This record gives sequence, structure tokens and C-alpha cells, in this order.
Amino acid sequence: MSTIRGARERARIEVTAAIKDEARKQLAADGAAKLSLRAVARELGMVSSALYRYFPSRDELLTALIVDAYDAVGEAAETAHRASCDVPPVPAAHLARWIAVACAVREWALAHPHEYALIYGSPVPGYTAPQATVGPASRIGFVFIGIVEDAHRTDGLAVPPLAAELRPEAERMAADFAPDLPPAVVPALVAAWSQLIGLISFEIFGQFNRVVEAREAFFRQAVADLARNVGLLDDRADRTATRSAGA
Amino acid sequence: MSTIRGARERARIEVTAAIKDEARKQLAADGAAKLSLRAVARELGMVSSALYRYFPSRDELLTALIVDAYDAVGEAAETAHRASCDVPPVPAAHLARWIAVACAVREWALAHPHEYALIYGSPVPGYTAPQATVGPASRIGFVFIGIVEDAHRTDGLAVPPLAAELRPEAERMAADFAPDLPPAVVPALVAAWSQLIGLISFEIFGQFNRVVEAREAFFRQAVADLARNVGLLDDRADRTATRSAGA
DNA sequence: GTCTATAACGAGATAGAC
DNA sequence: GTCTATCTCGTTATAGAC
Repeated sequence: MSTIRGARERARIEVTAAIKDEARKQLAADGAAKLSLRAVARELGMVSSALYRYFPSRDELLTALIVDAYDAVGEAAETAHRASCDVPPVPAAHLARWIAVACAVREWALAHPHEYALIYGSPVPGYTAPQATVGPASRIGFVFIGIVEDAHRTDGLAVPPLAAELRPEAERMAADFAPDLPPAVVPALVAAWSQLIGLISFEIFGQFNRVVEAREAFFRQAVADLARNVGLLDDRADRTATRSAGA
Repeated sequence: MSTIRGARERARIEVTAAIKDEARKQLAADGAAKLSLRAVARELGMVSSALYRYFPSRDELLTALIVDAYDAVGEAAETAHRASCDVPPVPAAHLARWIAVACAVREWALAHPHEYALIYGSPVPGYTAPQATVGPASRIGFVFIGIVEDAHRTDGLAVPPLAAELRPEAERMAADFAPDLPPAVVPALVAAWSQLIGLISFEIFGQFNRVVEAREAFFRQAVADLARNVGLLDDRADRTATRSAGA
């Protein structure tokens, strides 16, 4: 009896995966706004009404794709983080971990540009993300929070100065997301996260065409600068600014 | 005869504007991917073939909307910049100008979220931006370059350190876009620009929901930190980081 | 119970004849 | 420029196969 249920469930899982795979293909071709249940069904040799056994509506299929994409970036980030903690002979410095995770996110985006656009590009008209997406969406954020918490515990942070008007908001954000961190670093961390996505979006969406050529080197430098903004300390020697001549 | 031609041209300009207005409405409702010449025509009480006398294709209409949007943000930025140069009794400090321009861009985006998504969101499937968009697209960038050049000339800059591997790219970028600036600040400037858009995109696209509440204060702080990354000097007293306790 | 197929709805886009 | 016949879409109701 359990085998029968197992077989059914296995079939169900396979069909569900096939539907999502085909839907992802169509995402790449036509964009999320034009995702069509009928077209997916047609391509799979099914009839459209059969899809409703697997996804109760087009929006639910979209939601599943979005959740998968968030989970995929999140996992790429977590994997890179784990790997960076295991480098012999000693764990990598916190800044190196930060850069490693950022590069992993960028590489996932380069490998999956359409799924990236689905989660970090323009919202799909008429679609509002349900509560189910917020957990997967925040996985990646917690990786960066973890790195900074680690740094705070061991080396300490260069806590960035905080405008007085932002103090209560910083306290609230810290209480919500990272109670172990000094409140001032939490807005800086959220800003750095959005700025990291800004860097990647410009590259993926073509805004760096004819502007930036050495994309990876450029990215690494920018991401290291972001880390400095959140207070990660840099043990390299050559990181002091030089003053350019004024008038 | 010139009056007749003038009247004709005036009519043509009016119809062109009406078409673009209606197209913008549809952008807001259905997204750029579904922009349809027929629907625009229907709404205007015209027949679809008549539209082709104004725009030779759907893509050309899209291009016109994109160029308009880039010009609108560009103009918002330029206006804010001019205003910030005229504050009595003395012109605002360079950091204040940087923040003023960034806020102007953000406010334009909040007022025109769909046009913002058109230029800084996911690319429209099947559409590739023609050369005609690159000029308008770079207007906003040159505003920020101008501010930093000004600062370089008068107060000097805290030139950020540059990784050796990025040196040749920085030289090339500086030669192309800002030959008067120290090469090291040019990649930092381009990065800051993409990061500014990252901040705004997260707000416009809803990624800050349930995360950031005091949006404007948060934005001002983040943008001031970005300015620091490109080397703008801060004359305020309280901008030195404090060291948090490590292990 | 679990699934697929047929048929239909109302709305919208599209192509072509006129 | 107009009208019409034919497509697509999301979605539901229903009937039958395993």
C-alpha cells in the first residue's frame, strides 16, 4: 500500500517538475507576463485542464517558479558560504567570505538570467507575491547577516556612523532581523544587499554594455567596497584612500 | 504655406503625444511585454493601421517610450543638480548635491514606477535597445560625474584604493567617460550608480516591504555612504566609524 | 481517490475579405 | 477603414479511465 502511494507520489512529483521545466523554458522565451498554462500543457502533450491537478491557477505556477528561483540563489549563497568556511589551512577571513558569497550569487544570476529577472526584475503585472515567497526570498539575506555576525563576534566591526533620524528605524530592523548586531550596521547591511543586486542587475540587464568590460574584476572591487560600508574589516595593507589634489 | 505646414506638424505632434500617453497607460496596466499597437489604437478611436504613420512598428513605439523615460529621469537629475548649485548663501557642498540628485531620481521613480521599470527593470523579451537610447540613458550618469569632477577640482577627493587587476579597466573607463578624474574613482562611480538604482529598484519593486519602513531616511543614509565610496569628502563631524568589540 | 479528456464560457487578439 | 471568422487565453463543469 505504501508502495502504491509512493508510486503515485513519484509520478506526481515528476509531472510537477516537467511542468515547471517547460514553464521555465517559456519564461526565457516570452517573459513571465506571457506565461501561459495552455502553452505549457500543449508542449507537454497534455490538455490544459489537466494542469489544474498540479497547480490550481496560473498565478500558483508563477509562485512556484519564484519560490524555486529564490531557493536556488539562496542555496548557491549558502553553499559558497559553507565552502568559504572550510578553506585550509584556516577559515577564510570574513571579507573573503563576503566576496565569495557575492560572486556565487552573481554566477547563479549569469547562469539563470531569466529566473533572476523573475525575482529581481520588474514585477509581473497583475501578480502579487503571496506570503509563501518571503521565506525563500530572505535566505540569501541571512547568509550575509551570518557573515557579519561572525565578524562581529571575532574581529569586531567598524560600526558605520548612523544619522540620528535613522536611529529608531535601525533599532527596529536590528530587533527584527539581526538582534546580535549593533543597530547601526543593520540598515547598512540591507542597503548593501540591495546594492549588490543593483550591480548584478545592471550586468544581467545589459546596462553595462559599452561601459564595463572587465566585469568580474569590476564586480569584486565593488563588492569589497560594499563590505567596507557594513563595517567588515580589511586586513589587506593597501586599503587606505589617498587624497587627490584640490584647487 | 509655412502656416499650413506648421499646422500639420502641430497636429502630428499632438497625435504622437496622444499615442505615447495611451501607450504609457497600457504600460502601467499590462507591462511592456504586452504593449499592443492595436489596443492603443482602439483606445484612441483610431484604426491600427493609422498608427503606423506615426510609429513604423511596435518596437519603435517602445523605443520612443524608453527614450522619453531616460530623458525624464535625466532632466529630473539635471534640474535637481542646478537647484543644488544655487542654494543661498553659498552653493551646497558636493555631498549635499550628490544626495539631492539621488533623491530627485528616487522621487521621479516613485512618481513614475512603470516608466522606471521600463528602463531599469527586466528587459522586454524580443526587444533590443537601439543605439538611439544610449545618449538619453547616459544623461543621468553625467550628472553624477559632473558632481565628482567639481569636487575633485575644488576640495579634492579621497581616491579609493584600486585593485591592481582593475587598473587597466579603470584607465579605459576614465578615458572614455571622465578623463579629468583620477582613474580609480571611475569604476567606483559606475558601481555607485548601479547601486543607487539597486536601492531604488528594491523600493519600487516591493523588495523592501516588511523590511524597510522609513524609506526616505534609509535612502539618504545609504546614498551618503555611496558618495563616500567614490571619494566625496564629508565635512560633517560625526562620520568616523567606531570599533565594535570583537572576541 | 487520482488523474485525464472533452467541451464550453467570456474575453481578448489576429488575419483577411471586403 | 470596417467587419467577420478564427485564433488564443484562463478557467470551470462534467464524464470517464485507472
